Amino acid sequence: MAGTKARAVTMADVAAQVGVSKMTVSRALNRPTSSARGSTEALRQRILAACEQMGYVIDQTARTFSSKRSGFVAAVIPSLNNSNFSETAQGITAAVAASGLQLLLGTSDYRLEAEEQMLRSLLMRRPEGVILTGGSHSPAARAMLLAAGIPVVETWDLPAEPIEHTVGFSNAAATAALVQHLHGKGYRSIGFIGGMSDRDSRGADRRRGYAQAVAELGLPAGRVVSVGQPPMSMAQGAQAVQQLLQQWPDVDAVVCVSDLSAFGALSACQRLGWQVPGRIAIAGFGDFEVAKNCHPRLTTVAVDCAAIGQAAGELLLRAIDAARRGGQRLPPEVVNIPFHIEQREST
Amino acid sequence: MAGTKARAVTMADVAAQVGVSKMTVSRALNRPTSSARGSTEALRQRILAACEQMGYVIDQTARTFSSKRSGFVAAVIPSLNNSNFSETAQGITAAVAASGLQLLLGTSDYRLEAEEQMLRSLLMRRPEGVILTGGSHSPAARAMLLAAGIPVVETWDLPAEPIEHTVGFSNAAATAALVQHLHGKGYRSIGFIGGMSDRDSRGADRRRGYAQAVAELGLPAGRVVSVGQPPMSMAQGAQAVQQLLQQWPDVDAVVCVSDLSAFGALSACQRLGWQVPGRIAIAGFGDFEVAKNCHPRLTTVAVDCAAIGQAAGELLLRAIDAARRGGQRLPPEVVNIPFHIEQREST
DNA sequence: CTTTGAGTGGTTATCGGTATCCCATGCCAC
DNA sequence: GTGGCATGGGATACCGATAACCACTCAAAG
Repeated sequence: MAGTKARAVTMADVAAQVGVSKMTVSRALNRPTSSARGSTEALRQRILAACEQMGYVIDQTARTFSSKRSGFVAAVIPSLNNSNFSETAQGITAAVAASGLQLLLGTSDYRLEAEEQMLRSLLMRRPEGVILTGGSHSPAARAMLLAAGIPVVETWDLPAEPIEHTVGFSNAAATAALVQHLHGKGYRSIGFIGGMSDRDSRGADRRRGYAQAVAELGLPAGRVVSVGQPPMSMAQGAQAVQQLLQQWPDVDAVVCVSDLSAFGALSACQRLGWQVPGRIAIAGFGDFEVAKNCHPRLTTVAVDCAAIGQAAGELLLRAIDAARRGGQRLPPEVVNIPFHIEQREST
Repeated sequence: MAGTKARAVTMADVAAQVGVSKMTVSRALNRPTSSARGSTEALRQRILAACEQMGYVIDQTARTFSSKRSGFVAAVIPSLNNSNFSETAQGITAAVAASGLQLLLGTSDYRLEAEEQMLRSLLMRRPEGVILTGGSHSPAARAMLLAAGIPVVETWDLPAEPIEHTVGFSNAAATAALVQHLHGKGYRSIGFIGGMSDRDSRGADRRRGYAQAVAELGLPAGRVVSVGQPPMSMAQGAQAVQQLLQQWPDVDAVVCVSDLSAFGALSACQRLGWQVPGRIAIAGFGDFEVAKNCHPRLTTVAVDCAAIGQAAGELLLRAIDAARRGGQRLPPEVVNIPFHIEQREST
């Protein structure tokens, strides 16, 4: 059935059919709706009818090539399979769709080299702007972005040396706030569960925030268990909490690098008959769906992930617009997305 | 910083820098690894070094335009924020990456019109193949796919009238198997929790499979609660299980349209003090991470989502290859992905 | 010493649109 | 009636790669 092998209809074919030039067809297709001077509008209709009748579909590739506008923006997130990031992606999609741009999504698997690679393939397609997750990137990646000369927004973090624009919050400050909250509720030996490596820079920031807060509050330090590579799974959270309580039986509360590991820890405690929050209080990060639906519900740091995407998308649009209209760059902006501690039953 | 306004580096610039022609640069970049005659390989290295040093990134748009190969395949999934589908997407990515193809991902939000729209914009970019989720599509979407003349794979289902190739399993059969399993464990009044509309055709298939199995086993029928639009959330599962037990107090087991709603139901029961699986057994669908980590763990239908993507990607590759080499179409194939009932503590 | 052939790298044409410049037209005002 | 101005649409030159063809080199074979 499909694919009659015949060369596809081109704009020139349509033009010949109607008896006008290619340019006129191009204009008829692109001008949203002509200012409707009778004769012109009639011609326009004839052209559109011819397109329809001949089954002509504009070749976006050629259009992109010619106009130097690819019609999409690229975003790199660590993983598709993390609702925080996919919500951000949906926020971006929503924000840029208004301008007729599409989102081209890539994943980095939490690895800088993979991010660099992904960025390379994305940039080959000449996106009109780029949105990254986090503030740490390989030197080559930074170089490519600078060379590309397109607007860049980093999200989910407030890097000390942003590439250009930023939309995010301080993961360290958020985790510190969570520790202080636990301290305020009377917990006096607070542990931390996270990934082993610093591959996940947000995870590392959270651990740093935890360590600082614990030090400032004068609580016993070093109650940290690190397990596996990011992203930390529920199963790893389950394993880690057992290790934590075995190694430091005095621990009465634990902050987990994400809600997923927190939920794993919670379930492990339930399985072992440890009261939550009697024997141990558990807090997570991210306000995932599971955190507000499990029993007991998890105290967590809530961030509006979709808002991050929305804000990043809008900022990127403004930057793209500025570049296209005035030919000048938007001065770097920093958008701070608020977070808050969501106090629930687990602490 | 970024974008010194300077025109991006082109292949001609690199060629001039090295002192060769554009064509030579093109060949150096494309020939995977030259047959390594000393001089040639040395030149190749010089060219690659120059690319690196000048920050040159090949313009995929121009390449696509010139070679008539876009270098990507398109896939449409219902939602990013569903680990089943994102795992499938990762499987596709892995499968096609071997051939240097990228995956361009679109989402349909479980709506046929949105799928059609997404497909339209994807097809304008001339993908080399398309992977869809499910077997129901708008007539216009089917027409566009046929007209595009590129290979198509439908996944996650076994449609009665596939467009071309298929990689999936029967959602109805899988749910029926789950019901039979519950019957075998002694449950005699089995309910079903799912979405309200038939927008999610997989959800509808699962309900159909449930109804058939219940009828065949001679169990009381019609114990169905439908809540909201797909995808069904944890919160909706929680709400639905209460409604179910209120309306039919005899229900001793419930099959949920997905693990997420099943988990919501489980948590609601725990909150209300209903024993699971004493008062009611709960089973889900999809073997999500939460199902194997909650307490009690959820009985569910396990499907290898990544394998679906992998198989779909490989099949699509073969079809693309056949079209390009022989110019002929691969006869339609159906790949059946096995599922199994994962018996756990919740039933 | 010449012929042959494989392999290398240059030259030119081209893909299908859009940007740009330009002329023709028609309307209005003076 | 004529000049000015806005507007529509044609002609042409690209955009940045690759395909296709060609010229040249060098080594081995005759």
